[in-house]
Amino acid sequence: MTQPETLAFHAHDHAHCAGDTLARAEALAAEQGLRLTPVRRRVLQLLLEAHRAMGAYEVLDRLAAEGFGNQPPVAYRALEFLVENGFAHRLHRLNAFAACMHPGEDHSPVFLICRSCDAVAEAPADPVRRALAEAGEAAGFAIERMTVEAMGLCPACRAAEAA
Amino acid sequence: MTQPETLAFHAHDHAHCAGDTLARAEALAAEQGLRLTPVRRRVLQLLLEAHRAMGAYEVLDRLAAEGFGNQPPVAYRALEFLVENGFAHRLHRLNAFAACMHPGEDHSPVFLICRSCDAVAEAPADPVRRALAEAGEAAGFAIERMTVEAMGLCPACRAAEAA
DNA sequence: AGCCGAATGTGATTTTGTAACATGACGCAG
DNA sequence: CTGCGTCATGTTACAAAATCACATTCGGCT
Repeated sequence: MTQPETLAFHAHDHAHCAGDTLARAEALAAEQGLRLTPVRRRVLQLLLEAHRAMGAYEVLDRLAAEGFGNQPPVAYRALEFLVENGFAHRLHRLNAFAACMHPGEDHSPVFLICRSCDAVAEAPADPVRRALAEAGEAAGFAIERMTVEAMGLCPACRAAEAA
Repeated sequence: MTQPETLAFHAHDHAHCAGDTLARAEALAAEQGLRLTPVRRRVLQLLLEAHRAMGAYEVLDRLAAEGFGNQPPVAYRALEFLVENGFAHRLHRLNAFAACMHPGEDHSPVFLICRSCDAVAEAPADPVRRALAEAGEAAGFAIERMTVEAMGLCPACRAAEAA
């Protein structure tokens, strides 16, 4: 796996946006009475700092190196908590997880995943959700959650490939 | 895993629609010079008959019982072939595979997956694809393939749950 | 016949994900 | 403050999903 450091595809100050998002997440957790414990906070931080999708075992390795538990459930439980409460997302195509860049907002987003550099971006989901809801209704199907993941080329890799 | 036998959510003659689709697939394969070998044909048939999503190992068990190889690659290779050539789809949320009901037509469809009975339906994808393409363009992202899977309740389970 | 590439078979291994159970921390009713 | 319930964590073991590497076989072709 390569190591791009982009999630939104534009250049920006990662340290800042990561810290910022973590702060928002903490506020949100406090507000909702959710316990953002050390493991959980650290996992969220890892995802935010990496600024890309990470596999559960990659997260686990980092945790273990820092003195947390070193068995799979440690990572999976923290990740599950983050996903369930909207602080992170699961990317099924990659078997991986990424921090949510808009905690508390726009859930069940659309993901754009670069096949060349593994960068992941969250895109506005409303139009897609509406189209999908319509398709569901036509079939009498009650949609509860949706997974939308698009594979392709991010702007940078697109330029690189054209060269 | 329960055993619903619905894929489109409406009652219909499974044997007929399965046979029909298999015939179309065979014609299509011949036309494109693809080799629909015994294992591959049998896997497609299994998926069509089951009329729901099946895991790779479930497929493998059936194959083994019928005298084909009994090691994972046997199933995975056949499934990969079917998916790559549009005869089947992979459902990432379920780590499972389902026969394509419209081979040769409308690829990269939208899936409606019932969380209660595991039934899977392919829904019209064009509106969703359009919405998604727009979101991609706005980010400068070139979409190549999309995965759209909606979890929810199919009409039957919806009715059952209301009771 | 002899060759070639594609498809299959097989064994082993890696990667990903869970089940089950023990321990420790914290709040709170008595 | 003590004992109880609950939640989070840790750990062992295991199950499920997927891939690697290599041998073999099958068709078509010359």
